[in-house]
Amino acid sequence: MGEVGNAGLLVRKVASVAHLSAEERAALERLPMSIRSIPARQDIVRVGDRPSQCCLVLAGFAFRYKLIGEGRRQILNFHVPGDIPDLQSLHLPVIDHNLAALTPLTAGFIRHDAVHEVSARFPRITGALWRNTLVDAAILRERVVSIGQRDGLSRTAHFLCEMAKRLVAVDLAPGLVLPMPITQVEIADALGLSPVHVNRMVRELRERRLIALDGQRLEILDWDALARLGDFDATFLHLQADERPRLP
Amino acid sequence: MGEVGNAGLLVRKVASVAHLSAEERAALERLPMSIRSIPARQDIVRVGDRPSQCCLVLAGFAFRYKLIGEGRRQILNFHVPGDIPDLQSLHLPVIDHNLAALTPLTAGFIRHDAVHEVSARFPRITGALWRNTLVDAAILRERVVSIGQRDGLSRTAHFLCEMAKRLVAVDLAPGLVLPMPITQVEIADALGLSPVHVNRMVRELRERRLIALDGQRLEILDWDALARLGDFDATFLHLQADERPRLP
DNA sequence: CGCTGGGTTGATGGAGCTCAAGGCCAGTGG
DNA sequence: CCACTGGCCTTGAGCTCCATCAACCCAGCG
Repeated sequence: MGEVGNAGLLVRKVASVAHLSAEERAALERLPMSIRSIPARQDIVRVGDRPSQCCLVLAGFAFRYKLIGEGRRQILNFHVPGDIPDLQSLHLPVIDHNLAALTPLTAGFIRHDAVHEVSARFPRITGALWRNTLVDAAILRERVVSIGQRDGLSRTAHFLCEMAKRLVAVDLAPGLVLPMPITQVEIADALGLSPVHVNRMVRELRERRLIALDGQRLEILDWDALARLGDFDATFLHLQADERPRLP
Repeated sequence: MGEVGNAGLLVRKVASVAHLSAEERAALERLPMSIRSIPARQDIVRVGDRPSQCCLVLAGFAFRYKLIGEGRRQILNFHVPGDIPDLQSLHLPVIDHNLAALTPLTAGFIRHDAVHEVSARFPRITGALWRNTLVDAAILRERVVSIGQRDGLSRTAHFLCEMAKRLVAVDLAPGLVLPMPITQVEIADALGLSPVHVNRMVRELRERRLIALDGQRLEILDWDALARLGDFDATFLHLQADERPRLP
């Protein structure tokens, strides 16, 4: 239940995709943001809500999902620090899916009207935020391709490559060792596979010496082979130059 | 190779989602738009392109797709008159998927700089366009859910419901009879099923007296049953009041 | 020290893929 | 007028990937 807080990450993320001016960055920094800690697995926003704020992930992972009849769940995306998972609520008032903390989460909440106001004064901030939602959509497109066309092994490899790139982009991956606090059940729900099958696919990737994965930590042992297997091409992440430091 | 042309549809579509003022509508109408006819199956924009304009569908259907190794294709979405399939290119300069005409197409091309200019003068137009891209993302989310969680029959039913609602929203569906110039192969590539299986699913829906479908024309015989089978809830389309005239 | 949440493994079956062939129809050209 | 062609739809048969069911293991924890 925090106070106006550190918007550094917001600036870093938003600014990096649009090369904003110092004045624009300052305006972002000044956005009032209330910081809250949220326990793992707790919902933040639910289907049908009409939130008046949006949520910046500061530390920990979040995820978005939809439930359908008979206890099935589709995870739409995972979110890492720097993401604003529900930015779309700025212009789609009724939320059509759930947002929850995956790990214990530190999140900053920013009121819509504050965003609208900054956005009105600085059109390039509007563009940067808009772009953010467009990248989210691009990730979804690639997810559709994965689930629709790739087999289990390739799909799993692709997913790990995607998470790796995204974590590297926010400097959370020292070398090719990544925090990956995602259970196999959650990976399964994200990839449209059964947990049992995900387990087998992970085992296969391990046996091929492509990865080491233990539920908290993913180490990529052979990036090239993993990317080839997953048919991974990072174009869809639309990373800017300053967002792709490492990784081939 | 047309001239400055009829932007009525643009206004109708964009304005309907944001209740724009007369002045704002007029600004949209004045956007220079060059009209072109495009033969069926021809690409309009390709992966890697950096278009300087975006494309408003005036008549006919378009679709977006990605190709992956070994001749597999995932269709991401179909587009009906009123849609602006590549609006995202406004802020994501490099195109990450292909856009093609499904049927013979009439499309209006509007230069990015013209859009940016109008958008700078009228923040609510920005909002309306942004919202457009967000609805596109919402449709993608629901597609992920379909492909990831629903079986073939339910997936097919859901897809037909979605297309029906979208066509009704642009007044292209007199009663529950819809133009549906989509081959079964294309439906298959959109739903992540094989063409053979789509054929069987369509047959099943026909035998259950839920639909009549002949490759040009879909008639929905029992909306309630079809929606129930497809687990269809139109919330994700984020239709405004003036976009949902008919259908229960 | 029992419990719980996650991971792991085996066995079985089914939804959906692939391969293959044939039918229907519209368009085309002789 | 009719043979021919190419799309598209349709149907059958066999097979495979992956879901499901059912254990069991292990570590952390109250």
